[in-house]
This record gives sequence, structure tokens and C-alpha cells, in this order.
Amino acid sequence: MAQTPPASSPRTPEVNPPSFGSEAGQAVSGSATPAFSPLYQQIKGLLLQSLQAGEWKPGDLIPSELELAGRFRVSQGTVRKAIDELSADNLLVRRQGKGTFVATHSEQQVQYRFLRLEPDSGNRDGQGPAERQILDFRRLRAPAEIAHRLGLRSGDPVFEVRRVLSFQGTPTILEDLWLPGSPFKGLSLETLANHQGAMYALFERQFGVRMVRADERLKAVAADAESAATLGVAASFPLLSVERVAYTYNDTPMEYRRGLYRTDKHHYHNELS
Amino acid sequence: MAQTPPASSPRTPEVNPPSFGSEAGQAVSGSATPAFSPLYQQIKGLLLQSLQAGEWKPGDLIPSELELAGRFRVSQGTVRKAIDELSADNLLVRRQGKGTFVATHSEQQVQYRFLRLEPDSGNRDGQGPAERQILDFRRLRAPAEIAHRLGLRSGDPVFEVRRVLSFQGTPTILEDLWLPGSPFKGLSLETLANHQGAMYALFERQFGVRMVRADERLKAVAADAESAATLGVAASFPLLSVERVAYTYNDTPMEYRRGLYRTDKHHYHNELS
DNA sequence: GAGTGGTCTAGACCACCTT
DNA sequence: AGGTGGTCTAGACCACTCC
Repeated sequence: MAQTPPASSPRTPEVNPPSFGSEAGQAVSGSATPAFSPLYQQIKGLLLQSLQAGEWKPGDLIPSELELAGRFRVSQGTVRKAIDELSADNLLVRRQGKGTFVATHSEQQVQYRFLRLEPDSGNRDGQGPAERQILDFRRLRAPAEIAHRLGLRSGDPVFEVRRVLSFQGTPTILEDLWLPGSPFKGLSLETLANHQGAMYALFERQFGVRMVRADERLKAVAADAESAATLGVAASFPLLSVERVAYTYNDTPMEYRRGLYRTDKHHYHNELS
Repeated sequence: MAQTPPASSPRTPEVNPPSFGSEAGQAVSGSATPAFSPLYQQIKGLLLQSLQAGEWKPGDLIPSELELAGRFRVSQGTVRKAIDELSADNLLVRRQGKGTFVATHSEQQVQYRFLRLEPDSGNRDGQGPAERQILDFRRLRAPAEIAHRLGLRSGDPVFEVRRVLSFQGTPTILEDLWLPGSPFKGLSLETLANHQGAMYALFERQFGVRMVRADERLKAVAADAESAATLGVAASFPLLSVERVAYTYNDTPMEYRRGLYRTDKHHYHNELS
């Protein structure tokens, strides 16, 4: 920055100085709400904007810390702290010597980041990849509850997908999912059926929609006749019901999903801390 | 530190210098394994030792960053980074202007940090505190599976507790839990029955055992006759089975727990990211 | 060797809490 | 006023990757 060594001389960064006035040292923080936001949070916000705007896409290399520091007229340390947090939130991934990249669901290592079902014995790799089968695909007008979960209005167009995931030939997960029509315009059965790998990777590549976090609600339920038949279990077999709302940047809901998991040979794993 | 401004002169901190030799600049990182560990990680390790050793107990104020920096002969920034990570792991809690404290389960705000069951409508506060009832308490020799989960040997003494948690008068959780005998020596039915609040708070206060993280495995199961009767549901009612191993510092297992949750009016909430 | 992220330092100042 | 954590800077050097 344009600043002489021995302290003093307040910064005048590009980012809007939050609490201290634009010039003349630090204001006594007026009268109303504090509303103080540190510089690195502002930088974080700016980086988030670029991510939301699609300026940098999943997998992309973003500018170096030094370049960003220059662009925002702050020190490298401040940019680092902003990136640290975005990286902790799984929005960015640092790679020493190479740079910082936009996180993606397309990497082998995080293929099933949101799928918490694991075989009771052995690890996930041991059972091979999941076999996917689309049972149904349609475009419809959102019923009240679906609309509510997706932050839409009743009647807004949505896509509905029903599919089964099998492990080693055993149908294990039956799920319905709903996607808002606009962001996924052009989604087709063919696209879904031809795609290999995690569904969220497809969403990124084809629609630029990156799922960032999700909320799940779990319950134990008895299988209804249809579900039981699809999953190959007896009627009223206990199943794990997993209801998920997945969000993209900005906490915008982008998917509502209802799954029924067989848990006789698998379990839902969760780490508490 | 004793160090003149313009660079050079390698540090000679109290902590064992990891990869670069004790003197004469930076070694070319010999031949064998990298084994490089940054200073702040070493500091983190030292702080962890103090926590494990019980030098600072849950709720205690630990020395200030500046004092720790002096003690370890490193800069404040390095101590900060170590504390940052311990704080992110919920082992320490920073409070601006006051200091850094050892995290505890005894605070109101985190009373149910490990209990993910929530009412379907309304929040947790709306339903009032859980009513606890101890059904059984005994001291026994660990069967093979319990011993295995707790990292003990079959036949080692353990405590077994069976209890019910009710919300607004409705029995909702039935759980059995096992604790290793040695760390919990002196545990009695009276202690358990008289205690108000989260069980993990009791463990901290009475036994100095702090639960730091836990692994849970969830399944949907059908209620057996006894569980159904206790929880007031029909036989083979679907219940959420929650199996938990809780760990203290150092990843030492300190509790094995098997719970059966009614999920007709509650759900298990999980956030994915 | 150049470029990137990663570590470490030293010092200034701010925000918050206590006395 | 003095102490604590929180932010920000500037600069040095290290580890890693690629050319």
C-alpha cells in the first residue's frame, strides 16, 4: 500500500471503510449500531460476490493472494485471512505452490461429500461406485410444500426426479428430488441418465449451480408398499428418511430432496464436535 | 524475542526446532521423511498437553497470548494461530477483552451440543428442558463388544447406565451407556440421579473428563417389545437408533452409548458442508 | 528461477472488558 | 488506565510446483 513505515496515516482502501471515517484517524464510532466489519470480512464478501456472479467457476484458479491484495489495496495478510475462511467453508481450496481454486464436487476425493451413508463393514471404496437408475423425470408446477422448501411460490415450475441408488446390486436408496425450473432450464432425462458421477458435479458443469451446504432432517419411518417393493424389503420395514435442502452461495435453496435409506447393511455416519 | 530487526539470525525457541537445524540457517531438509511441523503446530501440541494433563480445567482462564508467547519464546502471532485452531476445534473459547478459556459443557448455550434431536415445529427452547430418569445403574465386567468400543479388554470394569429422556412428558429417548471404570471411579446412582443438566457437564465437574468429539452411527430399526413399552409406542414402531462413541482429548474413547429415538414428533438435525 | 501458498516475526492500533 | 483478544501491515524466509 501507499503508506510510510512508521505507523500513523490511516488506510484508504478500495473497500468501503466500515466504522472509522474515510479520513482523519478513527472516528469514535458514532452513536447508532456498531456495524463494524473488519476489512478481511469485506474482502471475503467481495470474493463471495465474484463466486456468486460466476466470475470464477468451480475448479478455476483464482488470482494469487498478492494480486488480490493489490487489487483491493490491502495487505496480503488480510487477503489470506479472507481466503482462510472461505477455504474453511469449503468454498475455496488452497494448493501450495499452485494457487487457490474454486471448490468443486467434480473431484474424485469429494465425490460423495454430502452422502453420509456408509457400509457397516469396510469403507466406501470397498463397495465400488453406486449404480444409479432414474425412475422418473418430469416438469411440473410446484405444490405448496415443495415451493416453500425451495423459496418459490406455489405453481412455479420445478423439475422432479425419482431415482434409485444401488450398492453391489442391492437397491439401497430411493429418493425424490425437486429443482427450481429457472436455474436448471434445459434439464432433461437424457442429461440425467447419461451422466456418470455425483449429481452435484453435473449441476456445476451444466448449470453453474454449486451446492455449498445442506440441511438434513432424519427420521425413522416404516416403508410404504411402493417404496418397499422398489427397495426389495418387506412392507413396513424400517427405513431412514432423509430430507435435505441444499443451498448454493448466498443461502439460496436450490434442491429439495427426500430419501429413504435401507440401513440394514449400511449406516448414516455423523461426526459431532 | 532476542532478534535484531533486519532478518537473518535463526530463532532458537524452547520448542524443538523441527526440520531446520538448531543453528546456521535452514538445512536442506536432510534425506529421510519430511517430518516438518510448523511452530504453531508444536505450540498447539503443548497447549493440548496442558489440557490433557488437567493443568487448566474446563471453564478456566488460560494465560494470555502474550504470556504464552513469552513462555514458548515465539511471537504472539504464532500463539494466536495455535489458539485459533484449538478454538475452531471447540477446545478453547476466546472472549475479547477477557481472555481465552477452556471450553466446557456446563454453559447454558452449549448444554446440548451433542444432542441433535429437535422438535419438528418450534425450537428446542420451546419444549422446555428434558426430563431425565435413570432406569438402571450398575457396575459390571465389559462384554467383548463394549470393551472393543471403549478400547478396553473384555472383562475390564465398566459402568452401565440406562435412562429415559422425556420432552413435555413424552418419553422420547431411551438410551444405554457404558463408561470405563477407572476414569469414572466413584460414580454412583445418587450422583447421576441428583444431577441437573447435561450429563457431560457432570463428567467434567466430578471426574475431569471432557468430551471433545463423538462419532455417531444412525440406523432405522423396529422397536422391540421392551423399548416400545418404555417409550409408549406400539411394538415394531420405527425408531432411530443412534450409536455413539464419545472421545476426550487425545482421541481416547470415554463413552459408548446406544440410543433409541422416537422421531414421530422430532427429527435428527444435521448440517452438511 | 519464478511464482504460489505457508510460516513467522514485530509492531501499531482497535474493540472490548475490568478496575 | 491497563489488560485482553482482534485487525492490519510489512517484510523475511520456507515449502512446493512448474518451466
